[in-house]
Amino acid sequence: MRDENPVGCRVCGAPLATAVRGRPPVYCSRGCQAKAYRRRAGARGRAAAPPAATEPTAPRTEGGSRRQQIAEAVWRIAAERGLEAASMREVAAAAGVSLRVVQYHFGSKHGLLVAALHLLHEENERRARARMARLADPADLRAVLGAVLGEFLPLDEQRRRALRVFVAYYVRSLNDPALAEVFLHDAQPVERLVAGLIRQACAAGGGPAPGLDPEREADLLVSGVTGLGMDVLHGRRTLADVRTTLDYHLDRILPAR
Amino acid sequence: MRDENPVGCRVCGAPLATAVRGRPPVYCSRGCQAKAYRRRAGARGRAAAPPAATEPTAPRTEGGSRRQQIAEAVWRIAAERGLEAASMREVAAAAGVSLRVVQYHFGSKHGLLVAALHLLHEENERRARARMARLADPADLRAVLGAVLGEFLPLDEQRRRALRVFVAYYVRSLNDPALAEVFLHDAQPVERLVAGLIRQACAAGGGPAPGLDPEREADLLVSGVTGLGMDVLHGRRTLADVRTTLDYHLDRILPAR
DNA sequence: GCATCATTGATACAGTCGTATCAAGCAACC
DNA sequence: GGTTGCTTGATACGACTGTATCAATGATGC
Repeated sequence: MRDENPVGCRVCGAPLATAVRGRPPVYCSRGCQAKAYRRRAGARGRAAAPPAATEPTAPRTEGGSRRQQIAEAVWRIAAERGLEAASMREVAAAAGVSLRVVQYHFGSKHGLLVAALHLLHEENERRARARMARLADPADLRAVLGAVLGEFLPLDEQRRRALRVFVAYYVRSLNDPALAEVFLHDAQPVERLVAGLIRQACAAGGGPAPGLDPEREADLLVSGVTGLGMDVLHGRRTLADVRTTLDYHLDRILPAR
Repeated sequence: MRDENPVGCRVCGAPLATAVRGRPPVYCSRGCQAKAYRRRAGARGRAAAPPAATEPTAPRTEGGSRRQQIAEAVWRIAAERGLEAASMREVAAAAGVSLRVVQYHFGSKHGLLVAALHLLHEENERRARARMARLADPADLRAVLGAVLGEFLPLDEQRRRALRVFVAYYVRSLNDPALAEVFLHDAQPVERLVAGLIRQACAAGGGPAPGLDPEREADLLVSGVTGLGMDVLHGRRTLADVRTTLDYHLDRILPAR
C-alpha cells in the first residue's frame, strides 16, 4: 500500500519524484540525502564519544563471509526439507538476511545453488581432513581405510546432513549441466585414494593376495558404501548392519595381520 | 474475461444464474440440459445409422487405464527434467488430458506422486521379469546374476530413464514419509535374491569358497551396482568400466567352472 | 420425462516463485 | 559540499503453482 499523499523532501521540503516501482523516495536529490547522512553521522560521533576500538570486519569473522553464511542456510534447508524448499526467500530468512542481500551476492538462484555446492565440497573436505587427523593410529592402514569410507556414511548428524544435501544436489545435477560440472570437477577421485591404501596395506601385510585388483575393489567399495549410506538415510538398513558388511569386506580384502 | 451480458437458456431462453466461479452456465435448469442432450443424441443416432460395434472401453485398451497414462507422463517428465518440473499442468499436458482429469483421478498432487511411484515399481518389476525370461540360458547362474544386477544399470534408454526417475523419487522420499513408505513397502529384498543365487552357484560349482558370506557379498554388490549406475548417469564413469568392475567381482565370488 | 451417477470442461483464487527497479545507507575521494 | 561506488531496504511485476467451484457431458435406471 503506497502512501497516496507524499510529503516533500525530508531536508529541503521540495516535492519528490513519484516513482511507481522500487523503494519510495524520501529525499529530492542525492545532495539532500548526503546532507541528512552527515547530520546523523555528526550526532552519532558526538554521542558515541571517541571512535573507540571499532571492529572493522566484525560480521565477517563471526561466522565466515556473507556468502558462506548464506550458503550454510542453503545446506540447512536442503538437509531438513529438500532442495526444492530452498527458495530465495526461505534461504534469506534462514540466513538472517534480506532477500535483496541474497540477490546481490549471488545474482540469481542458479548462481546461489552452484556457489553453495562449490562451498559445500570445500566444507566437506575440510571436515573430512579434520576427522582423519584425529585418528588414533595413523599408521593403522585398515583404520584409515575405514575412516575414509566412513565419510560417506551418516555416522553423526554432521555427515547425515551432508549426505542428504549431497544426494539432493546429485539428483538436481542430472538436469543441470552447471551443477554437474561442479560435481565432476570438484570431486577428487576417492577411488584412487582407496586403491592406494589397499595396495599399501597389502604390501605391508603378509603379501599381495592372489588375484586381487585394488582398483576394482576400491570401485565397488566406494560406490557400495555410498549406496549403503543412502539405504541408512532411507531407513532400509541400520548403521550396525552396514558396519558389519563393511568389516566383512575389509577383512576379505586386507591381509590378516 | 467473463461475458458481461449473458444470454438466456439455450433451450427455453429463460435467464441464467450468474455464477461468478467455475464454468459459465448455458442452461437454466437440469431439465433443459437433458432436453438438449437428447436432441443431440437423437441427431447422432439418425446420422450414425445403427449403433454399430461400439468399443465400450476403447481408450482403456489403447494404452492402459487413465491413471496409468497419467502416471507415465509423470515418469517421462521426471526422467527428462526432474520431479520438480512435474507440475499438475505439465503432467496433464504431457498425458494429453486436461488439468481437471488429473485432479479427478488422483485428488491432489501428493496423491498423484504417490500413485505414480507405486505404478512405477510395478512397471519396473514387469519389465525386469520380461528381460529375465528372455535370457539365453536360464540355467547359467552367473548370467542370471548379471542380469539381475544389470537391472540397476542404465544399459538402455528404458533402464536409464527408470534409474533417473528412481533417484529423483528417492531424494524426495527423504522428506516425504508417504513416498518413503511406498519405497520401503514395495521394494522387495533384491539382496536376498542375489544372495540365494550366489549360494546356488557355489553349490553347483566346485565348492563353497572358503570364508565367503553370500549375504554380505550380496549387500555390497546390490548397493555397489546402484552407486555405479548413478555414476554412469552422472557421466563420472563409463558403462564399459562398470561392466569390467562387475565382471571382476562376479569372477571373484563365483567358483570358476 | 426425471433423477442420479461418474467424468470432464471452464474458469477462479490465493499464494509463492524468481527477478527487476528505484532509492537509501555508508564510506571514500575530490 | 558534491560526486562516486558498493551494499542494502522496500517495494513491484509477471508467471506459475495447487486447489476449489460450478456447470456440462454422457449414460443408466425408474
